[in-house]
Amino acid sequence: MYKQIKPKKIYEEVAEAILHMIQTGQLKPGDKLDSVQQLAENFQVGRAAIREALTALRAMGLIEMKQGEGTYVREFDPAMLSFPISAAVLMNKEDVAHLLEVRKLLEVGAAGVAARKRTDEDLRAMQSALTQMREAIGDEELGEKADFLFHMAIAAATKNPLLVSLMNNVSGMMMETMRETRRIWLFAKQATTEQLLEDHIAIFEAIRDQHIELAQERMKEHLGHVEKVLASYISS
Amino acid sequence: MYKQIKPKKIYEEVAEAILHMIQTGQLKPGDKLDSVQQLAENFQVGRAAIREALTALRAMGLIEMKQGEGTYVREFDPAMLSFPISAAVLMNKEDVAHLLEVRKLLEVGAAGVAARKRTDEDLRAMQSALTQMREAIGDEELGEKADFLFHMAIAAATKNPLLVSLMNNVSGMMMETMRETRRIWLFAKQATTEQLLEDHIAIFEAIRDQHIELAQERMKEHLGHVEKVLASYISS
DNA sequence: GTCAACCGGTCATCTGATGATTAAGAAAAG
DNA sequence: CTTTTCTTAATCATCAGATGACCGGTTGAC
Repeated sequence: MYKQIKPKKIYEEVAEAILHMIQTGQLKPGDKLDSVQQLAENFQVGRAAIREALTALRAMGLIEMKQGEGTYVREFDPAMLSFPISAAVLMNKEDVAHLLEVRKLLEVGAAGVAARKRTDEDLRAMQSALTQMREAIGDEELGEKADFLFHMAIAAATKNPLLVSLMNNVSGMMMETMRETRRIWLFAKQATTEQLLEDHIAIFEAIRDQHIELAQERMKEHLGHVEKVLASYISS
Repeated sequence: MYKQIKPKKIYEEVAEAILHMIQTGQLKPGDKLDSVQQLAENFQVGRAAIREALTALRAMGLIEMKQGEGTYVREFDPAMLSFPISAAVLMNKEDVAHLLEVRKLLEVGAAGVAARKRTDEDLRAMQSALTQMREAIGDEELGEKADFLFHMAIAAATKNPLLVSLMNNVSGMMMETMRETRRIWLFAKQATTEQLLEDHIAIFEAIRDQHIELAQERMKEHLGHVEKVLASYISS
C-alpha cells in the first residue's frame, strides 16, 4: 500500500496527550486530573477510551486512580524505576548468564562507590547483615535473605536511589529465577555458604577501609564464585 | 479495623490470574487468548473489566491485542526490559548526577566486557561511529547522534541484550534530560567536541587491542570529562 | 460541640449496541 | 483447476446509559 494508514487507537492518542501534559509540566505531581466524564467530553471520546488510557498510564506508574475521589498524577519516585514485568518470564540459561553479567557490572561498580561514600551507619547495616548470615549457616532460607540484605546494604551505601532500584531489580530477578531451579541451587549453595560469608567479610572490610579498588576486586571475585556455582546449574 | 479488607479491583484479579497463567506456562508466547467475551464469561465479570486487565498487561508489554484478530501472548524480548516512563519526568540536578553515576558504572563495565568479546564487525561499527563524529564536528545535532552511536556500538559488542537495553535507556534518559537544558549544554559541548572525539578514539583503541583494564580506565576518564561538562550545568 | 446520617462527585463495573478490522471460506471469473 | 473477488463470522474498539461503591465534606439532631 501507499500510505501508512492510521490504526491509531484512540486511547493511545489520549494517553499520549496526557503523558505530554505531564512531561511539559502542565500537570504536576499531585495534581488532580479532570473526572473521566470531563476528560471524555474534552477529548470528545467515550469514557471507555479515557478509562483505557488511564489504565495504561497507571500500569506505567504515572498516575493513580482513587475510587470515589479522582485521578492524580503520581509523585515521581526514582525508586519506582523498575522493570515492568520483573521476573515474570525469563528463565533460560542464556538470559541468566546475561543477567549475572549485568549484576556483576552493577555490583562491582556499586562496591566502589560504596567504598567512597559509606557512612558509619552503612557499615553497621552491613555488619548486621553479616551477623545474620553467620547465624543462618545451614538454613538456606535465612542465608539467602541475609545475602540479599548485605548486597542491598552496599547499594544503600552508594546513596544513589537509582542504583538501589536497579540492583534491587536485577538481584530480585536473579533470586526469582533461581528459586525456580531451587533443587540444584540449594545443594551448591549450602556447600559454599561459608565461602560466601568469607567473601562478604572481605568485601565489607575493603569498604570499611574505603579501599575502592580492593572493594571492587573482591566483589568481582565474589560474583565469580557465584558464577561458578551457577555454572553447575547452567550446565545441567 | 481488624482485617485488611479487600479493595481488590476486579481487573487486578483478572490481570493477576492471566499473568499467573503466563508465568506458569499455561499460556506460552504466541498463544492466542480467548476472546474478550469468552474471558468475561470464564471469569464471570463484565467485558470492561477484562478489557482493563488486558490493557494493563499490554502496557506491561506482556500481551498484544490485534483488532479483528484476537489477543496474543507476546514473545519475551529481553530488549523490552526498559524503564516504563523513560525520561518522562526526572530532571533535577540530583537525579542527573545519580543517572550519570549509574551510566558510569554501566559503561565502564560494558567497555571491559566489550574489550573481551568484541568481534571485527563490532570494531567496524565503532569506527563508523567515529568517522561520523569526525565529520560532524561543528554540527552538534549530528555530533550527539554519533556520540550516542559509538556508545551503543560498545554496548552491542558485549553481546548482552540486557546490557544493551539498559544502556540504551540510561543514555537515552540522559540525552532527553539534557535536551531540556540545551542552551548551556550546547556551548559546553561544542567547545569540547574534539576532546570527546579523542576520548572515543582512545577507548576504541583499547577495545580493539582487547586491553580490558585500559578500556575501562579510558571510559571512566571519558565519562569524567562528561561529568565535568555537566557540572557547569548543575552549578548553574 | 459531637457525631452520625446524608449528599454530591467520582471511579468501578455491567450491559447492550455499533463500528472497524482481519482472516478465512465461498463464489465467481478466467 | 486456479486465481481473484466477495461475503461472512469472529474479534477488538468504542460508545452510551445505568447502577453500585466509595470518599470527603456538609448538615442536622442531640
